[in-house]
Amino acid sequence: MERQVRTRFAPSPTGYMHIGNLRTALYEYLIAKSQNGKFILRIEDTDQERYVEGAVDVIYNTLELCGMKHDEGPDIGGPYAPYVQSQRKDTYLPYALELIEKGHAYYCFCSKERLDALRAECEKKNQTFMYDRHCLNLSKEEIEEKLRNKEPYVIRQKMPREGTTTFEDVVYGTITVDNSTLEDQILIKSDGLPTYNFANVIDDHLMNITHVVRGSEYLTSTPKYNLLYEAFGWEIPVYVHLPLIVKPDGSKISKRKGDASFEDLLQMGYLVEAIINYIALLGWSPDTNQEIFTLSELEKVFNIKNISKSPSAFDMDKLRWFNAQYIRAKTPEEFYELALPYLKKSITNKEIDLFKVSRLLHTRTEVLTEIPSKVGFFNELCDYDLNIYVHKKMKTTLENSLNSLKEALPVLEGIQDWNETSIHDSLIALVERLGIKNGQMLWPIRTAITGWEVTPGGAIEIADILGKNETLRRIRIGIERLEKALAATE
RNA sequence: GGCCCCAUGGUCAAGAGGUUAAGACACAGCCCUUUCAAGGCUGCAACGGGGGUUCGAGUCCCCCUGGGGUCACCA
Repeated sequence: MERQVRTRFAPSPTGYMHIGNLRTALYEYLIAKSQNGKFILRIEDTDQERYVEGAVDVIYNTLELCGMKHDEGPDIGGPYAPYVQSQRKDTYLPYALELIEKGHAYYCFCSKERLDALRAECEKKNQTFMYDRHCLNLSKEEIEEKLRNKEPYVIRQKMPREGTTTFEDVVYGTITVDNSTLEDQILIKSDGLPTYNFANVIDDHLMNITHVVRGSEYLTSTPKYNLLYEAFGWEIPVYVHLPLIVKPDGSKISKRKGDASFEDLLQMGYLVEAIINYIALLGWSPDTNQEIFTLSELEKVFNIKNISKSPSAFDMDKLRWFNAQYIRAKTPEEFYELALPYLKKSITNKEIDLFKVSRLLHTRTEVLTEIPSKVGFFNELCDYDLNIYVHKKMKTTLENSLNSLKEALPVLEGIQDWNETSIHDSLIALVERLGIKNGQMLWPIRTAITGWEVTPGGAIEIADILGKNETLRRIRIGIERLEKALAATE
């Protein structure tokens, strides 16, 4: 009987949900859920200098929004609590001491200054710096004395000097490195807290994590972790290293360069489902050609086997397309809810029925934030260039536009029950009576009542939303302006 | 620079020795049409290079090139 799959999302609380991190969380969640396993949240806050207020909430919120419910974590507890490394402070040292006992680690009293000097020297000689094991051969007495004197110390892992270390990664295969390239990395820092390198091994073991899923940037340090597992005699987890998500130019996404975080994308008008769907497919592909997946569908079809090895570029255009797909899949009511905040902000005219506007916008919106730029004409009619009445394909000119508006005015005035159907029927009847093309009537009207060359919706829908009075008022303005312009050219 | 990893259209990607080398985004064109969308159809476009192995290589091996990662008392 196989062990139950347990994966963990172990972010460092920096207050910034990197898109690559989010995808790691997603894959960890999916690996667990696709195999009826557990998804655990663990906070890796062993670097007290990087503490950011409220950062943990960003993590909770993100998981919550995305629907990735963790089975164990700081907020909900679990059989392996606590799930915050700073709260597990005291669990690591004994393990480090055990390693010293076994000869796999040692005390190091070297000062930061000494190390910096060493590093600088190496740099000057163009060599790769590696700790010189200065403290490896300290005698028992020397060590005890230094400890008694409360000299600050770290504990370092003692790497084998010869041979190679090999580990298996389920996506990258077998990876072997020369032990001589492995540095005696620090396990316990001088503040008593473990480094990530140590804490992740201890906690993953203690928490029974079966699949260690993380970005491929950890690939090169994995041999060191393996050596740790071996030193303790612990079972080595399944390693799942994920290819990086990069920018279109191939460079990596970074907070410092102002690259969009998950929160930023939401603010930019992207839907959670679209983001999740898109990043699920950045580095993994299903067995079919299906592209639209809900989280629960992913939970069923996700597999480690189809994770790719090469880095993938984050393509905003494709995300945008996914977003548009999700927007179109909403019901008119759902879309209205989503659009409302943007509509309220941009349409100040209280006469306007925002639901009707949202229906116009539904298939014309790819990202929520583009809504305001599309509806300004509902507020007021601005001055517009009369040349927009002239449209070759519509076969409209200034003259026939004026004529159409003049013909339309009394017809529209005569409509008692102002709605799309009545406007449509009256106008189409007029077109037939005049023997002109639809566009020759509807283009000038739309132009006159919006003043915009391009609008969501056509003359009829917009006239309906604007209301009878405002529509007539705008048409009269159009007539007046066209008459004036034509008179001037004669 | 050392070490590790990666390499199919501009992008995401199928492909697990024999295919006309899928599909999607983007782009272009056409249809529909009262503008713009949406929708439908069509098109453009790829195995980085060189050696092997094999009857046969995008698929396996080697070299080169290119890209990325990593070399902290950060994670």
